Amino acid sequence: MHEPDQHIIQGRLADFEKRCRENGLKMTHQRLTIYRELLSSRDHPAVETIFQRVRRHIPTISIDTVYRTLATLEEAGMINRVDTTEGLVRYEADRGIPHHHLICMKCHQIRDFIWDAFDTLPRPPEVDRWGQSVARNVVITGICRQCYEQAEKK
Amino acid sequence: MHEPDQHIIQGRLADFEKRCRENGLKMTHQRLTIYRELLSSRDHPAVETIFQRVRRHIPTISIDTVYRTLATLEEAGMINRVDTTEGLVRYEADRGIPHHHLICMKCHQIRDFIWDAFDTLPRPPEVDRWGQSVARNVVITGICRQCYEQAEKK
DNA sequence: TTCCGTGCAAAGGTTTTGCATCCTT
DNA sequence: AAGGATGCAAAACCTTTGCACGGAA
Repeated sequence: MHEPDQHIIQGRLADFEKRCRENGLKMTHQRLTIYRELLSSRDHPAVETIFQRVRRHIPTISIDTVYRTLATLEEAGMINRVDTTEGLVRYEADRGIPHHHLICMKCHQIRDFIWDAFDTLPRPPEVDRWGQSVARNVVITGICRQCYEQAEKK
Repeated sequence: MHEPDQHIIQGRLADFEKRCRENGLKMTHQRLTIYRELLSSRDHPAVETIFQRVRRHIPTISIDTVYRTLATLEEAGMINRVDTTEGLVRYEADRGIPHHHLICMKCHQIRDFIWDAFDTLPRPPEVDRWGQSVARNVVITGICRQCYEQAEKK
């Protein structure tokens, strides 16, 4: 499916132990499994979804471990929270590739897209006056094809 | 403070009754007060904050009315949810002016900024293939001046 | 008068926290 | 052996819902 992805995923997984050490984190089965799960997810899952997926590998895991682990990995810069208007938190693994999000207002699915023309746009001076920017992302909101074709049928 | 704002606010308030009628909504004291409060707020408040502010004018209002009203006004297109990674919902009144958001990762304050160069950028073809886009916004995340100056002192 | 909108209360859903135990280091 | 990480349970927090009453049209 995602050919170039496999390469990135392998690399990140290989570095996981090192990156844990750098951040003073113990390398536990739970952490590795949660991280691996998120690396191979492309749907920006909410915590509950991650919990369900990880549970297939570690049936005894508890949801608060998932919460704590996600917070830890986020602090270490290995995963990111995703902007939504939903009132719940979603995550994605950091793959080191700038990208942006298409969000369907109806089904709430989120898809990545690349936008070089945006990435190379110089930032407005007002931003520098405001503070130190760390990341900049575009969020495009709308109705995905699947949802509006379904709506037309009715 | 915001000279051009006052003009917009007056205009939107004057149209409020009309826009309610158009959407089949009754014009109640609560709705008007919540809408007016949001129009004059520039901090993208969360529901609880809006509740506190409206309560100064209507002490008997209940928070579920605030939730319901915000949902109603959003459906009518008069206010918008704001993208965040916080796991709670924030709102802003729709002023009809395209703008973008600066979000401080530390204090979670959100500030608007204008970015014409972005607004006029043609969208990538992938977006059209995905579906019908309704809005596009930039979110720049970082540390605001106030927060990092405070951190340096220590 | 007719319904929509509100307030109250309770429930539902999401996230955080305290503590004893387990497991990396 | 030591201290961070986990699991369990409970609490805290945020949001939604059912119902009866009140108020706008």
